[in-house]
Amino acid sequence: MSKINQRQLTRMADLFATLSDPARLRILQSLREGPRSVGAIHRTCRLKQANTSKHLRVLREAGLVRPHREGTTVHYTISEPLIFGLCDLACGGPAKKNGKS
Amino acid sequence: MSKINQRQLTRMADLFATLSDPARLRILQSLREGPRSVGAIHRTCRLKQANTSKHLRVLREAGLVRPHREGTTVHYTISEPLIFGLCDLACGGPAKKNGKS
DNA sequence: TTGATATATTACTGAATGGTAATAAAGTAA
DNA sequence: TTACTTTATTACCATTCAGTAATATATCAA
Repeated sequence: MSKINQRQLTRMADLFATLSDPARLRILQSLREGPRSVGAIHRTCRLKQANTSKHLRVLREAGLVRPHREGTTVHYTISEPLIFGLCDLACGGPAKKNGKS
Repeated sequence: MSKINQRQLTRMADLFATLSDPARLRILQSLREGPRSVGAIHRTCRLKQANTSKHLRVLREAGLVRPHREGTTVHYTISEPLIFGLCDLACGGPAKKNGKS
Protein backbone atom coordinates (compact mmCIF):
# COMPACT_ATOMS: atom_id res chain seq x y z
CA MET A 1 0.00 0.00 0.00
CA SER A 2 1.41 3.38 -0.97
CA LYS A 3 1.91 5.94 1.78
CA ILE A 4 -0.25 8.95 1.13
CA ASN A 5 1.26 12.34 1.74
CA GLN A 6 -0.36 15.56 2.86
CA ARG A 7 -0.38 17.00 -0.65
CA GLN A 8 -2.33 14.04 -2.00
CA LEU A 9 -4.75 14.20 0.92
CA THR A 10 -5.40 17.85 0.23
CA ARG A 11 -6.01 17.12 -3.45
CA MET A 12 -8.46 14.37 -2.52
CA ALA A 13 -10.20 16.62 -0.04
CA ASP A 14 -10.50 19.36 -2.66
CA LEU A 15 -12.00 16.96 -5.15
CA PHE A 16 -14.52 15.72 -2.61
CA ALA A 17 -15.34 19.31 -1.69
CA THR A 18 -16.06 20.07 -5.32
CA LEU A 19 -18.51 17.17 -5.34
CA SER A 20 -20.10 18.06 -1.99
CA ASP A 21 -22.84 20.28 -3.37
CA PRO A 22 -26.19 18.94 -4.67
CA ALA A 23 -26.42 21.65 -7.32
CA ARG A 24 -23.03 20.72 -8.74
CA LEU A 25 -23.94 17.04 -8.71
CA ARG A 26 -27.11 17.90 -10.62
CA ILE A 27 -25.05 19.78 -13.19
CA LEU A 28 -22.69 16.84 -13.57
CA GLN A 29 -25.57 14.42 -13.96
CA SER A 30 -26.98 16.65 -16.66
CA LEU A 31 -23.63 16.80 -18.44
CA ARG A 32 -23.40 13.04 -18.20
CA GLU A 33 -25.89 12.83 -21.05
CA GLY A 34 -23.75 15.06 -23.21
CA PRO A 35 -22.48 18.63 -23.61
CA ARG A 36 -24.86 21.35 -22.53
CA SER A 37 -24.90 25.12 -22.81
CA VAL A 38 -24.95 27.24 -19.68
CA GLY A 39 -28.50 28.26 -20.46
CA ALA A 40 -29.62 24.67 -20.87
CA ILE A 41 -28.05 23.74 -17.56
CA HIS A 42 -29.55 26.77 -15.90
CA ARG A 43 -33.01 25.78 -17.08
CA THR A 44 -32.68 22.01 -16.61
CA CYS A 45 -31.24 22.24 -13.12
CA ARG A 46 -33.53 25.06 -12.01
CA LEU A 47 -30.63 27.26 -10.97
CA LYS A 48 -30.36 31.02 -11.38
CA GLN A 49 -28.08 32.02 -14.20
CA ALA A 50 -25.47 33.59 -11.90
CA ASN A 51 -25.52 30.60 -9.63
CA THR A 52 -25.08 28.25 -12.56
CA SER A 53 -22.12 30.23 -13.78
CA LYS A 54 -20.50 30.16 -10.36
CA HIS A 55 -20.91 26.41 -9.96
CA LEU A 56 -19.55 25.86 -13.45
CA ARG A 57 -16.52 27.86 -12.52
CA VAL A 58 -15.90 25.68 -9.49
CA LEU A 59 -16.21 22.56 -11.63
CA ARG A 60 -14.00 24.06 -14.32
CA GLU A 61 -11.25 25.11 -11.92
CA ALA A 62 -11.32 21.63 -10.44
CA GLY A 63 -10.66 20.28 -13.93
CA LEU A 64 -13.92 18.34 -14.09
CA VAL A 65 -15.55 20.19 -16.99
CA ARG A 66 -14.31 22.07 -20.01
CA PRO A 67 -15.95 25.06 -21.78
CA HIS A 68 -16.25 25.52 -25.53
CA ARG A 69 -17.50 28.78 -27.01
CA GLU A 70 -19.77 28.90 -30.03
CA GLY A 71 -20.88 32.42 -30.71
CA THR A 72 -22.40 33.80 -27.56
CA THR A 73 -23.08 30.35 -26.27
CA VAL A 74 -20.70 28.35 -24.10
CA HIS A 75 -21.04 24.59 -24.04
CA TYR A 76 -19.65 22.60 -21.16
CA THR A 77 -18.38 19.06 -21.39
CA ILE A 78 -17.22 16.54 -18.83
CA SER A 79 -13.44 16.40 -18.99
CA GLU A 80 -12.95 13.86 -16.22
CA PRO A 81 -15.31 10.89 -16.62
CA LEU A 82 -13.64 9.40 -13.57
CA ILE A 83 -16.01 11.38 -11.40
CA PHE A 84 -18.92 9.22 -12.43
CA GLY A 85 -17.14 6.28 -10.91
CA LEU A 86 -17.09 8.25 -7.69
CA CYS A 87 -20.75 9.19 -8.01
CA ASP A 88 -21.82 5.65 -8.73
CA LEU A 89 -19.82 4.33 -5.81
CA ALA A 90 -21.22 7.02 -3.52
CA CYS A 91 -24.73 6.20 -4.71
CA GLY A 92 -24.46 2.75 -3.22
CA GLY A 93 -23.12 4.34 -0.09
CA PRO A 94 -24.06 3.94 3.55
CA ALA A 95 -27.65 4.37 4.61
CA LYS A 96 -28.15 7.30 6.95
CA LYS A 97 -27.39 6.04 10.39
CA ASN A 98 -27.57 7.92 13.62
CA GLY A 99 -24.26 6.91 15.11
CA LYS A 100 -25.09 8.25 18.54
CA SER A 101 -24.04 6.12 21.44
CA MET B 1 -29.47 4.48 -16.28
CA SER B 2 -31.47 5.14 -13.13
CA LYS B 3 -32.85 8.63 -12.59
CA ILE B 4 -31.36 10.16 -9.52
CA ASN B 5 -33.64 12.14 -7.26
CA GLN B 6 -32.91 15.10 -5.06
CA ARG B 7 -32.77 13.01 -1.90
CA GLN B 8 -30.09 10.77 -3.34
CA LEU B 9 -28.12 13.76 -4.58
CA THR B 10 -28.22 15.27 -1.11
CA ARG B 11 -27.03 12.03 0.42
CA MET B 12 -24.17 11.85 -2.06
CA ALA B 13 -23.26 15.47 -1.41
CA ASP B 14 -23.27 14.85 2.34
CA LEU B 15 -20.98 11.86 1.95
CA PHE B 16 -18.57 13.84 -0.20
CA ALA B 17 -18.68 16.69 2.32
CA THR B 18 -17.72 14.28 5.08
CA LEU B 19 -14.71 13.27 3.01
CA SER B 20 -13.77 16.82 2.04
CA ASP B 21 -11.44 17.50 4.96
CA PRO B 22 -7.75 16.45 5.00
CA ALA B 23 -7.81 15.77 8.73
CA ARG B 24 -10.72 13.37 8.37
CA LEU B 25 -9.04 11.65 5.44
CA ARG B 26 -5.94 11.23 7.60
CA ILE B 27 -8.05 9.69 10.33
CA LEU B 28 -9.63 7.29 7.86
CA GLN B 29 -6.25 6.31 6.43
CA SER B 30 -5.07 5.61 9.96
CA LEU B 31 -8.13 3.48 10.68
CA ARG B 32 -7.57 1.64 7.45
CA GLU B 33 -4.77 -0.26 9.18
CA GLY B 34 -7.07 -1.32 11.98
CA PRO B 35 -9.07 -0.03 14.96
CA ARG B 36 -7.49 2.84 16.86
CA SER B 37 -8.25 4.62 20.10
CA VAL B 38 -9.04 8.32 20.09
CA GLY B 39 -5.74 9.00 21.80
CA ALA B 40 -3.81 7.01 19.23
CA ILE B 41 -5.50 8.87 16.40
CA HIS B 42 -4.92 12.16 18.13
CA ARG B 43 -1.21 11.44 18.39
CA THR B 44 -0.76 9.77 15.01
CA CYS B 45 -2.60 12.42 13.06
CA ARG B 46 -1.14 15.34 15.02
CA LEU B 47 -4.57 16.69 15.88
CA LYS B 48 -5.61 18.31 19.15
CA GLN B 49 -7.71 16.01 21.26
CA ALA B 50 -10.85 18.16 20.97
CA ASN B 51 -10.42 18.44 17.24
CA THR B 52 -9.96 14.70 16.92
CA SER B 53 -13.14 14.10 18.86
CA LYS B 54 -15.08 16.51 16.67
CA HIS B 55 -13.89 14.95 13.45
CA LEU B 56 -14.68 11.48 14.78
CA ARG B 57 -18.17 12.65 15.55
CA VAL B 58 -18.63 13.83 11.97
CA LEU B 59 -17.40 10.49 10.65
CA ARG B 60 -19.55 8.61 13.14
CA GLU B 61 -22.72 10.51 12.32
CA ALA B 62 -22.05 9.88 8.65
CA GLY B 63 -21.98 6.18 9.43
CA LEU B 64 -18.38 5.72 8.32
CA VAL B 65 -16.89 4.69 11.66
CA ARG B 66 -18.14 2.93 14.76
CA PRO B 67 -17.01 3.44 18.40
CA HIS B 68 -16.40 0.69 20.92
CA ARG B 69 -15.74 1.51 24.56
CA GLU B 70 -13.22 -0.39 26.64
CA GLY B 71 -12.84 1.19 30.03
CA THR B 72 -12.06 4.83 29.55
CA THR B 73 -10.77 4.18 26.10
CA VAL B 74 -12.88 4.37 22.94
CA HIS B 75 -11.74 2.48 19.89
CA TYR B 76 -12.96 3.46 16.48
CA THR B 77 -13.39 1.11 13.55
CA ILE B 78 -14.23 1.61 9.91
CA SER B 79 -17.85 0.59 9.43
CA GLU B 80 -18.08 1.39 5.76
CA PRO B 81 -15.09 0.00 3.82
CA LEU B 82 -16.75 1.33 0.70
CA ILE B 83 -15.13 4.69 1.38
CA PHE B 84 -11.72 3.33 0.52
CA GLY B 85 -12.98 2.62 -2.95
CA LEU B 86 -13.85 6.29 -3.14
CA CYS B 87 -10.46 7.34 -1.76
CA ASP B 88 -8.56 5.09 -4.14
CA LEU B 89 -10.54 6.36 -7.09
CA ALA B 90 -10.06 9.96 -6.01
CA CYS B 91 -6.34 9.34 -5.60
CA GLY B 92 -6.04 8.68 -9.31
CA GLY B 93 -8.05 11.80 -9.93
CA PRO B 94 -7.48 14.75 -12.19
CA ALA B 95 -4.21 16.65 -12.05
CA LYS B 96 -4.63 20.23 -10.90
CA LYS B 97 -5.52 22.22 -13.96
CA ASN B 98 -6.15 25.92 -14.20
CA GLY B 99 -9.34 25.88 -16.20
CA LYS B 100 -9.23 29.60 -16.86
CA SER B 101 -10.15 30.72 -20.33
C1' DT C 1 -22.87 52.74 -33.87
C1' DT C 2 -27.33 50.49 -31.23
C1' DG C 3 -29.73 46.62 -29.61
C1' DA C 4 -30.31 41.94 -28.27
C1' DT C 5 -28.71 37.62 -26.27
C1' DA C 6 -25.62 34.63 -23.48
C1' DT C 7 -22.41 34.24 -20.00
C1' DA C 8 -19.37 35.93 -16.24
C1' DT C 9 -18.33 38.73 -12.34
C1' DT C 10 -19.05 41.57 -8.27
C1' DA C 11 -20.93 42.82 -3.78
C1' DC C 12 -23.50 41.40 -0.31
C1' DT C 13 -25.91 38.36 3.25
C1' DG C 14 -26.63 34.47 6.09
C1' DA C 15 -25.34 29.94 7.37
C1' DA C 16 -22.08 26.37 8.07
C1' DT C 17 -17.54 24.85 9.54
C1' DG C 18 -12.61 24.05 11.33
C1' DG C 19 -9.48 25.03 15.12
C1' DT C 20 -8.84 26.03 19.93
C1' DA C 21 -9.17 26.49 25.10
C1' DA C 22 -11.82 25.42 28.79
C1' DT C 23 -14.91 22.48 30.85
C1' DA C 24 -17.75 18.41 31.38
C1' DA C 25 -18.51 13.58 31.50
C1' DA C 26 -17.30 8.73 31.92
C1' DG C 27 -14.59 5.15 33.63
C1' DT C 28 -11.02 3.10 36.91
C1' DA C 29 -8.32 2.69 41.07
C1' DA C 30 -7.14 3.62 45.75
C1' DT D 1 -15.31 9.74 48.56
C1' DT D 2 -10.74 11.69 45.83
C1' DA D 3 -7.54 11.47 42.19
C1' DC D 4 -6.42 10.28 37.66
C1' DT D 5 -7.08 9.18 32.71
C1' DT D 6 -9.62 9.29 28.46
C1' DT D 7 -13.01 11.14 25.62
C1' DA D 8 -16.82 14.47 24.56
C1' DT D 9 -18.86 18.94 24.59
C1' DT D 10 -19.26 23.91 24.76
C1' DA D 11 -18.24 28.66 23.51
C1' DC D 12 -15.96 31.47 20.66
C1' DC D 13 -13.47 33.27 16.54
C1' DA D 14 -12.23 33.44 11.82
C1' DT D 15 -12.96 31.70 7.42
C1' DT D 16 -15.48 29.76 3.71
C1' DC D 17 -19.30 29.33 0.80
C1' DA D 18 -24.07 29.12 -1.49
C1' DG D 19 -27.57 32.08 -3.18
C1' DT D 20 -29.06 36.47 -5.12
C1' DA D 21 -29.43 41.01 -7.59
C1' DA D 22 -27.08 44.06 -10.17
C1' DT D 23 -23.65 44.93 -13.31
C1' DA D 24 -20.13 43.83 -16.67
C1' DT D 25 -18.41 41.42 -20.64
C1' DA D 26 -18.69 39.07 -25.09
C1' DT D 27 -20.64 37.99 -29.44
C1' DC D 28 -23.57 38.74 -33.24
C1' DA D 29 -27.00 41.31 -36.15
C1' DA D 30 -28.72 45.27 -38.32
